[in-house]
Amino acid sequence: MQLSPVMESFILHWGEMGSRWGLNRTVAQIYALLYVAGTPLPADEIAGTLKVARSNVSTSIRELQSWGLIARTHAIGDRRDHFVAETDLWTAAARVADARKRREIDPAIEALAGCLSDARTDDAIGKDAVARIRSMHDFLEAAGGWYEDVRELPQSKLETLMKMGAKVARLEARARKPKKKKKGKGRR
Amino acid sequence: MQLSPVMESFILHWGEMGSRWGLNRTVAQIYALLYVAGTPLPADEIAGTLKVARSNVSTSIRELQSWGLIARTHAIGDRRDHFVAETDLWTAAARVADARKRREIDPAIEALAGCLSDARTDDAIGKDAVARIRSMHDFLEAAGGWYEDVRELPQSKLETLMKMGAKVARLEARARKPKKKKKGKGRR
DNA sequence: TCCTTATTTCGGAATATTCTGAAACATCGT
DNA sequence: ACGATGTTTCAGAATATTCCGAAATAAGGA
Repeated sequence: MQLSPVMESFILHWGEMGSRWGLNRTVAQIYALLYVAGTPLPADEIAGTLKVARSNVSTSIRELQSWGLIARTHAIGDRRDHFVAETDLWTAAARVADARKRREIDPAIEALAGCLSDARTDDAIGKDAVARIRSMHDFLEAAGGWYEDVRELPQSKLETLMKMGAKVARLEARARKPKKKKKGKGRR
Repeated sequence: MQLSPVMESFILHWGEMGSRWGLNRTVAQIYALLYVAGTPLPADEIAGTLKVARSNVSTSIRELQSWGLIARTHAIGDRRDHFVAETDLWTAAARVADARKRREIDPAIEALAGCLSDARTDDAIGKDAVARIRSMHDFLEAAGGWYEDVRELPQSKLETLMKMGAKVARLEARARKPKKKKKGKGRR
């Protein structure tokens, strides 16, 4: 795959971004490459283009699949697996959110539940400390539950909901601080 | 600060969690400690309780402040700074979300905008590749804008909105898969 | 089966992050 | 000003992560 200067810079930037997001550089770059390429690429070509070890690509592809961000495809007359990026960004974002919930929120809830159950036999801990732990547990559980509910909405409904949110926000803002000149009606 | 077994395990778990969330262990543990303690603690006591270097506490406290998760307070007759955790979890979550947007989303938008402007003078890049980059840029910008709008809502409104979301989700779910005991009247 | 090609695993090198302890710095009271 | 107390900075040690390349494994076709 021949990269144009902008494609290259896009990929590099994504590598940066990825680190902030908890992916590692290679993983992020591979996604970026597949995303701009817009066409399925085999692993060795990815390795060649990004100049990383073939094995590194293998591992990273695994991770991307676990995030649900790329998919395997096959080309006729080619035994190699090819990979495509999910290009619908709503879908991709949802996949990332799902994965993060699963990895970050759910285990936390579980851990906190464990603490709470242990707390019953811990006579050195204060009542209020337990209460605080409980409220953190409940908070996470509520947020998680809400997410699950909303997560299953078809995209159209979701968009409607988001627009509603934004609209409410704008009305609210106007009501609360009518000092802004409010020249533009749009955001930003 | 004397830690009970459960408090200790809570803190340890939080340290774990923190790493998944992009904080480092010490930072996460300090927040956890202040959170369960529920009372302001001076830096050296934090260091003593968690058995980490005093300087490490100093750095971590800085970071926690930059996330807006703890605040300085003072006790009469004590020159030392004391720190308390934000215990309202709505607020804390909002602070984290703000910080993440600022660190993760905003720079990404900027980088993508840069790519797009460069793309005009890059004749080796395909139209469709540019289009894909643009759609990613627009997606992030839209999401960021939405977030900003909603972010400013008072908590009560936000909660209403979330409840609405969940309710819509439940109705929607019933309409779409009428196999639940409810005799589905709607089909799609 | 055996040869060829594609993929994965894995030990350790390269790199990046986190943490420590000492020293520098700041602030207050006297 | 000086000492006492508290805080921050910083270089390098400790640790963790990422990456490479060789070797093992799988899978297809003759």
